[in-house]
Amino acid sequence: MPKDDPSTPQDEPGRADAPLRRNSRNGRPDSPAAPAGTAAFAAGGDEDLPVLTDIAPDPELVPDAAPVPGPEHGAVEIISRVQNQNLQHYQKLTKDLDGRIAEVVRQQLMPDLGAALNSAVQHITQELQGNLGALVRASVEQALKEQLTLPAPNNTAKAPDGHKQQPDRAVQPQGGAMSTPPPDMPAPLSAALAKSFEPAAIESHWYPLWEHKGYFKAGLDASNPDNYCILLPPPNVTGTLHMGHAFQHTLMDALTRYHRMRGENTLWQPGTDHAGIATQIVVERQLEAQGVSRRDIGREAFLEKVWEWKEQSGSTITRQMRRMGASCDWERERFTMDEGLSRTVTEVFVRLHEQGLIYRGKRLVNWDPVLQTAVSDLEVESREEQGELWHIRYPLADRPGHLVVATTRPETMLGDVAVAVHPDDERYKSLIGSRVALPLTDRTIPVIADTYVDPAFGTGCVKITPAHDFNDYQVGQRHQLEPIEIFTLAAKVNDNAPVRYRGLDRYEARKLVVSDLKTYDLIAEIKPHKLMVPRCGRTDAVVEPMLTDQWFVKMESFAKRGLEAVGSGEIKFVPENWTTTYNQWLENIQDWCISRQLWWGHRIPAWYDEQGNIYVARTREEAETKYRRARGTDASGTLRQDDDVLDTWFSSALWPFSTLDWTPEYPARSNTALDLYLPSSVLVTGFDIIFFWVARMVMMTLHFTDKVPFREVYITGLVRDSEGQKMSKSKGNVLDPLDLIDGIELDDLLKKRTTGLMDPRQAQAIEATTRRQFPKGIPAFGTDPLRFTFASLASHGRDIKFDLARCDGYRNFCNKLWNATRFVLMNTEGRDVGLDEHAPVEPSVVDRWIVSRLQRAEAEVQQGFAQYRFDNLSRSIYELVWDEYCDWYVELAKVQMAGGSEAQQRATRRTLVRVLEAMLRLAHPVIPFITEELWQKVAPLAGKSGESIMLQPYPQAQSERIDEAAETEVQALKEVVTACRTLRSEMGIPPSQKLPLLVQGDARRLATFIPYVAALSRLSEVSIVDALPQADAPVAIAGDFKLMLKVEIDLAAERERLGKEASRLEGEIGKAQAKLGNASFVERAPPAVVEQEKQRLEKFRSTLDQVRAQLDKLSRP
RNA sequence: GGGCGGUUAACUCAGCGGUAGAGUGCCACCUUCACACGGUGGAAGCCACUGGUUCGAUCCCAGUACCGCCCACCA
Repeated sequence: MPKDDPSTPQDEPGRADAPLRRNSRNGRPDSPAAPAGTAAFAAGGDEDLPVLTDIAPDPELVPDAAPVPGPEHGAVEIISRVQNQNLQHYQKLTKDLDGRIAEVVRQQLMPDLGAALNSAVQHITQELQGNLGALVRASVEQALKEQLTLPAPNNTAKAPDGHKQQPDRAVQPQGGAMSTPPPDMPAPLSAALAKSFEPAAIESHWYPLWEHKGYFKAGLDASNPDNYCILLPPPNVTGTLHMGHAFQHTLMDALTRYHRMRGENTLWQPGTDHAGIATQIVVERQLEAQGVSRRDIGREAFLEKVWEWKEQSGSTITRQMRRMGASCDWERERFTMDEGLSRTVTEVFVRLHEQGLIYRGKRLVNWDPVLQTAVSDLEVESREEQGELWHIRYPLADRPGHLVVATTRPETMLGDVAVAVHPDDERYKSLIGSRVALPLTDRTIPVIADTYVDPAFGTGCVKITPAHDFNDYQVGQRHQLEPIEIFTLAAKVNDNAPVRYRGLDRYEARKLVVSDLKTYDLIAEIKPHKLMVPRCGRTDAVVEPMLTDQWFVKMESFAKRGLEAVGSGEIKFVPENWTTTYNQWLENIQDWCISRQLWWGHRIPAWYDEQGNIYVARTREEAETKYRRARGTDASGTLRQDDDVLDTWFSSALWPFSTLDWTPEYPARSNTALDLYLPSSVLVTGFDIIFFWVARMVMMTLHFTDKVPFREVYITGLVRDSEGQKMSKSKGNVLDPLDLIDGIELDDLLKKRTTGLMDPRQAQAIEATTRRQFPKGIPAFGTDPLRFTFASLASHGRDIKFDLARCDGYRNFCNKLWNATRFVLMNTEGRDVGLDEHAPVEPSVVDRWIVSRLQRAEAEVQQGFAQYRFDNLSRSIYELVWDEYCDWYVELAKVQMAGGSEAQQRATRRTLVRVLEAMLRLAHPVIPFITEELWQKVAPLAGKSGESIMLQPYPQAQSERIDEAAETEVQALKEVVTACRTLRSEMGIPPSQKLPLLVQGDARRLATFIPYVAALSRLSEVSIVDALPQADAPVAIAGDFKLMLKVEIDLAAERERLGKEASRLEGEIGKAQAKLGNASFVERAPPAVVEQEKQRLEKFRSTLDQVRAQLDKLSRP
């Protein structure tokens, strides 16, 4: 069995960290969402942590530190090194502390000395000491981690004597967000941000807290007009999370969190499916391993085993979902075999029967002879396999000669009832109505005419076996031919066949039939032939069409309504083209065989009396009442319940209303959740279950509630491996999402991929590819980076080739966000961030620009969510945070904070903090953990308060804050900076060398730009000049500005550079001129396009002029 | 047999009538006081092919090739 929770620490005995290992064996947290390895500081509470404020070397640490086998002297040495480091850190921090106190005193307290000074100093000292404790702790952890190469920061040193941590309060966050954590809740993380983003501790801290606080609970405010609901496609109760789940759950969670933050009533309805066949097979295999079959122990005992297995492994997937951050309302979790849902299943069955929409009958169905149950058409997977086509002579009965029929299944001839030819086939016209002798039997069968036969294929003669072939069945019906069954339910030849073949398996029978035919010289030809072999999707057994008694749902009226609901637009598919798939299936729908000859599932509520009469009823009592009424009041007799269970998808089809506690009296009797959340908003699922599930939910929900189950169906792509292969155990290319979150060593990954293979011979190949693809195993990315990766891959109409490398990029992104926040906190905490609305603020053009840019991103993200373009919204967030905020705004803000007036600095800090706070909320639906962690620190500085980012309003774009003038200015500023940087780089000037710059252009604009340009382009000074002097210096043109770096240059190289630039411009000018010279372009293209082209040409020309002028200057002696 | 996707930089993918983009990787320089999980600059593309529509096509239309998927009863 694969390890369910690979998050457990992968520590090995004897490793250097062993002595310092947390007590994870017996300290395992209760919360299922916080497995031991990821529990972090949080799970154990603060008392688990060492007293890190006691920095002085602690001799006790040394002797006690080595109770676990391992290289003891190594540990001792490490600890003493750590202690040395601690000391150094402490000294440095003390110095910094003095400096900061002095600074704060100077800045904030000068105006009012005296008592205020004293208390302030006291206060600040306290606060900083608190921070100091946390800082030291963080640094110790960091040092330990580096020294010991621990897999995660949470395996922190445990003080051997376990003494209590004393500065408890000091590490609480400042925002007061978690002033009253419940007693069983993990304590908040330390106040100071670690130097880099370490996801594990954050995840295990926040998820249980969110859940405990009830943030995931369904909104039930009937007065709220906006309701948002997503039904979780219920995974198999005993299943484990795979990449497809993780992907879809990420999208569903993002949607849920987004709408929740928008203030809507929100429900993400979770639950699991009993998955009839799949689960039964698993338990049967377990029994087989013990040498027991289910029939040995009987139905009741077997079901007990299944329930046991369900209890034991049933929460695996929901536990894994929690690791993904899923914000489902777990209190509403349902299971398809819950009492309530089972009652609904029975009720629905009985009603459909009463309405004449369910019937029982003997029909040809797909039969799995191994499991001995009917399987649905949809569960049959046809695969092309190499076989043979046998041409067999059937002698004419009343005259000499024979017909030759072609078949891929010679053994079925024992059940032949006719030979069919095409009515217009001249070759055989005369034989229609005559008879042929069926070889190997003593029967003769008629030659019939049916247009089903293709005269061009084979010999134009088809043997007809109605009992074991769907086409033949139809032909038989058309010609009133009685089918002859020749197989038992185990697909062995039965007593209808000649004695010689009885009891043989179908393939043994085939061999014997063929050899007998050869003996009689009745084989005309054997040709190799590719054919589609129908196999059961679950057992891989070759499916045998078999005449059996089954229950069916009449689909015609259902299908009509299902088509209407989508046709009218009441239900929309996204992407739209899936509508076609849906329609095509419904237009050709067959009646749905809902009975299965299994034990695990909803037992069919039908009872039989001794005469075989059927009583469909909600309970045995009701059935008995019906029986008595039908047979007379005094009738007695024991009723026997139908042994069969319902197709798993029968209960799944009721999911949209059964999970919301629908009652038979609906709509007269209802409940708030049902009223608010039916129809649900969107179903997020893969195309593979459009037929199995989506269509059936539509039909059943409409039938029983007169409502559609959901307004939209978002069909996601399939997650494949990096080579585009479907992920499957047998290919050994499966990725476990939790391994991406927690990381996995190569050895463990190999073990996971090669154990439990159906075909052990594959192990070697799998090992080789795995070693090649993951030479070092998989690093721990964390949940947020994985989620961001999924979101960014979720474009429409395409499967997803999952590329691990992309996780890297998004992990880096999270780290970037983390560090940007660190920067902002360092520069704003304890300072005036403009919380006092009356304090003067002077936002610069740069401040206005980033605010404007934020509005645009907010609008893009909103659009992304509306269109299910998670890739687009992810990119908007990514670009805003990294490309705009970090790369430009933060750098520009540094300049403002260094040189601005008080009001300007206040405005800068205020903008830094508020834009960051908004970005965190904006990103929260996709990366919930890191945003929560950071928001707790940032929110108070932005004037926000609240327990959790989850409960905050989602940022809405305000169009009035879009500032095009500011955008234009900053664009120009960026161009100047970039031009300088490019010049520097092309001149080969090292970054450390500061240079003077001369600029020619609009002096007023330049005056604004200069400080920024100087800082960002590393210039020693910037002078505005009327005209650039004649000098052997590099020149660049940036928009309306001419820039000259004052540096000695290699004349030839500079000429070459300018020459290249000139020829590039000439090329552009040539293209533009050609366009504008084309009369029909000028006449027919929209004026705006023509105008734009003219402007481009103009710009190129003027730039080229200046470049040429510069070239001229350089050419002069 | 019917239907649906895909083909854009070395890789993974956006874009979809008017200057070809991103991430990763690659090259050069840089440990600059948020971040080396980093910064700056750079190289890299007949947008599968052939026609058509259009002033203009990576984008629209038709066809071809290759890849992938779904449905279907060819014995």
